[in-house]
Amino acid sequence: MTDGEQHAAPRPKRADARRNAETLLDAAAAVFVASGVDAPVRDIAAAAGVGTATIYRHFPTRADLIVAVYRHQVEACAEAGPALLAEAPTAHEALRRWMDLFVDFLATKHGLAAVLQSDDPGFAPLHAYFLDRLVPVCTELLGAAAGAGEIRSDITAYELMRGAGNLCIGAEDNPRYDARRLVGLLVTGLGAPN
Amino acid sequence: MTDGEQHAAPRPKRADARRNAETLLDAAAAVFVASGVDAPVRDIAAAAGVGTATIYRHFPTRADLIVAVYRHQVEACAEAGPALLAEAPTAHEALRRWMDLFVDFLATKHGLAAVLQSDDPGFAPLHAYFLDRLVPVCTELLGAAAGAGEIRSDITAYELMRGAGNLCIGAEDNPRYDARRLVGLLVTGLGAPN
DNA sequence: GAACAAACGGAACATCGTCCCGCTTCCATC
DNA sequence: GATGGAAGCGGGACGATGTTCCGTTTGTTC
Repeated sequence: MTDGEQHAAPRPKRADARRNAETLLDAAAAVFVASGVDAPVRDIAAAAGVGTATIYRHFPTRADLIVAVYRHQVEACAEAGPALLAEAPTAHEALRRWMDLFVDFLATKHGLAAVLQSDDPGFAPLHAYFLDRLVPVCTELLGAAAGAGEIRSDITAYELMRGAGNLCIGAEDNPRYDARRLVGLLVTGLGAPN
Repeated sequence: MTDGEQHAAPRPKRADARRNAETLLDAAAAVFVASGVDAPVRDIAAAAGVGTATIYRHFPTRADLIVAVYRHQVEACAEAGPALLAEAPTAHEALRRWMDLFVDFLATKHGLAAVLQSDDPGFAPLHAYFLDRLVPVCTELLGAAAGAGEIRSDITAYELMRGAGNLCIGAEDNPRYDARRLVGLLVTGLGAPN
């Protein structure tokens, strides 16, 4: 692993392919901001100046493209977990702040929350990535708070994250609906006795 | 308004048309149970033994068909609100029980919750019907509990219902996710001081 | 510079919601 | 009971979208 990019590099990719992958990521990010994560594939291809097949060649499924676009933001969120646990006054408070981070991330990506909960098997990789990366972090926060007796212990990280994700659906461009507040309420509710 | 069915009935519909509308409602209900509310229109038409155009003639949009299928259940839920307020020990408890009813309704209809929160303008009538009918009921429950000082008063009925609806997304056929419990947590959270 | 494989673009295919057109069926009237 | 006109109907047409296929182009290597 000399380049820290892939687990193994049997064949170095062609230069134009690498360039196109970059272009595609940038174009997709831009289109996602402008039109939401469910923008037509053709639009993304057009924005990148490539054919539609090129997208599928680099990213076998739509979900893979979305994962690639948001990967570093998800990483940042995951890494913030332990940090918050260390600096917040209580584990419950750390959980609350981490949830705020998660919600801030989701709520600003048009339609990402909705697509994240979709049961369309095509989005399974997206679903899996978010869960694999973030559920362990959430489990740690949840366990710390439960261990300290600050919250009830009959809720799983999966359930809480899924709930928070769901609450973020349709949150953008709706002034009458504040997902942050509702997630806050959920976290508050955790603190009540069973 | 002698029949309480329509605001005005300029022309009595033809007998076969009325029969088809009935057949369509039954078929749609069956297909919704079997394949979810987002079953292809063609499937519903086939189940009813009619052409696709017939569906659109009776129900201008998909949403209208869904509304028609579930109308009486929504009515029942709406009417349960005042009843619960009268019989429950506290307004907060009445709100909790009413939310349980609402969640039970939503969670058993494959995909209804998801489609209910969709921002697809095609579903606007569906959205509007649910909101028009249920938000006033929820407002009453919420107001009663807030008036009694049992819950905080900075959450609107719209926000709470939308949140509960969102939490129901993907609840069916997922044993690891209990929407009822999460909505319960949300209602519990309402009881904490601001 | 030539050959080979990787990569590409765009058309082709499948699916789905929705609309249109020509035919059928009902029913008020005679 | 016959009949004409309108309401209603079926299925195919159209447009949008995700995904795949194939002939062509382009980078890399010798």
